[in-house]
Amino acid sequence: MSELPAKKTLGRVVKRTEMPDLSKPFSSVRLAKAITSKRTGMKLTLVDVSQALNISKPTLIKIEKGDVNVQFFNVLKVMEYLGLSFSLVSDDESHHNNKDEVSDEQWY
Amino acid sequence: MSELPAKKTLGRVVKRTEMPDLSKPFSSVRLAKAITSKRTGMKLTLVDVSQALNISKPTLIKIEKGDVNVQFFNVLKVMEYLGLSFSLVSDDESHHNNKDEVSDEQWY
DNA sequence: TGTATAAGTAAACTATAGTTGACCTTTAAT
DNA sequence: ATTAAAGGTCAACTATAGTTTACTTATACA
Repeated sequence: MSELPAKKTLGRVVKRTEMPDLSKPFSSVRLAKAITSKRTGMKLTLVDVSQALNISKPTLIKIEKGDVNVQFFNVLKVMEYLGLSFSLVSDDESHHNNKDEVSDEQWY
Repeated sequence: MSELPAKKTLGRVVKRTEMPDLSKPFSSVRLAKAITSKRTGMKLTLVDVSQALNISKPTLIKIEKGDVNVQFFNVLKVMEYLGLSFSLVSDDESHHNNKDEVSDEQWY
């Protein structure tokens, strides 16, 4: 019997994207970029992740675009799967220094 | 003209709740408790907040119970309003120490 | 202990997030 | 230049989050 042609699909083509600066203030877009970076770093396609988590590709894409009109549950599922998590920060509004260290960029 | 009877409703009755330990791992319930703590600390009622943000009281209650079947957008709105924010953590799976410092509690 | 206000629940309805399947575009390897 | 797989969009449909209104339960206090 002849050899099966070696599956060429073994070497996946998933382009890595850069991890954003996680020390910067939270925004949904920064979260989205972190998710994409994690996913591509793990050489997983959108379909890989959506199948693993039972969410649709369009929904995953919404999340990876920073769209906040998605279920919180789905965001958490994706983050957990890719090894991302939140920590909680209480803006204690102590030390109101006027130095522009805190940017007022939009978070959504 | 006689004095109007001083509105007795000036002293609001909003019971403060304790702020959870924000250094512990993220969970939606911990987030929920932080939200409630922030709100009550600011002497705001559920109706105050839901009106200010144009979300319904039942939805706010879902959020304050840690229900993750809510829109990400609504969670972010509430957090912003109360002065809570996320920071992003990438579980780099370096230093896999086997000491039970990392609890495996559920996060939803 | 009655009263006022906050918290919480429930049901019927509305709005919208999510899915499916098809399709187009992009990219990288041969 | 073709091809194969990934990324991304769209439209029709389904599932479900969110709203409204009303009601119940708790809590403080006069």
